[in-house]
Amino acid sequence: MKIHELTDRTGVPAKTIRYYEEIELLPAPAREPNGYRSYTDTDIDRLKLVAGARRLDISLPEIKEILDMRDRDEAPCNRMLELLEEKRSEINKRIEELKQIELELAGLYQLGLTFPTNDVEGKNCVCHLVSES
Amino acid sequence: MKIHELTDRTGVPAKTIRYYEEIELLPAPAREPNGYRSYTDTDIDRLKLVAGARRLDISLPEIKEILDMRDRDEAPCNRMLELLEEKRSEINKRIEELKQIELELAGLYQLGLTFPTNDVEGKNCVCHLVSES
DNA sequence: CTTGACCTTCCAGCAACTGGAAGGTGTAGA
DNA sequence: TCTACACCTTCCAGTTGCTGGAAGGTCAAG
Repeated sequence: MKIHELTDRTGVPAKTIRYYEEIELLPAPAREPNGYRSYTDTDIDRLKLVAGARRLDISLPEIKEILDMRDRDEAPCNRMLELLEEKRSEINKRIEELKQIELELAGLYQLGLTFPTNDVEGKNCVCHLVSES
Repeated sequence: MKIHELTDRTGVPAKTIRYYEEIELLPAPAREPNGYRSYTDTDIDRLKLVAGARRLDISLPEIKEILDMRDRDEAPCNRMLELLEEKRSEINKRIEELKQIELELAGLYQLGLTFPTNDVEGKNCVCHLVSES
């Protein structure tokens, strides 16, 4: 199958597929006589694993590690479980950070409403509050 | 004051200060006879506004917009309030996405635990679950 | 006189793509 | 047969917000 069909079967843009090939996340596929890339069902599986892992915010080097294990006929499942836990904790941390920022934004907004909005150089405006935070 | 003191007064690394100058977020400062950058208290205020806005995940072009308004003696407070609201909604959206991913990660992890971990090519492992998601 | 802490510029790299130019290929319709 | 159009190819550059490092100048202390 050609690259566009692989795109249709996985949802991964052709540009991205070529990029994954360039960084050796996907093997270089066979070529048709005219030079077009020719993919197989194996490529679909591999790319789906990549896409699924990306959706879970797993980095490309980490995905490569998993795929390389599989290529060496080692079972990567334990490593994958580890990664899932790592990502979960990273994401929870990030959520907390964002919640904190959200609180600050909401607070500043409310406070900003009570201030004059035509204050260019003075200190009684939300811009000054932002500098303080 | 020299660049390192500006760093101490604002918490912004010297590298970053030079970068901000390069992208014209900060004005090019006066130079001492030896070529060292020489900053004033005005630069502290401006940089503090930048740093505060960055902490709130406001982008550099948006910060530039605010600063440019101030440079033209227009009051940027209304625009800043708008930005605070935009950012708040973006951040809330991002939090929801991350929560969704967190749920999936937790679910996959639990399910993965019940599967064999030495499955290289078969379908009974967490790697396969990731492909499906 | 040398060590060390500053400062300077410039170039390169990070992550994970994405956009666009310039050109080849294949097919359907007028 | 010509041509429009949708594909495909490669290669280069840009995105965001910095950060690291090389190579070199400056200045004060010991």
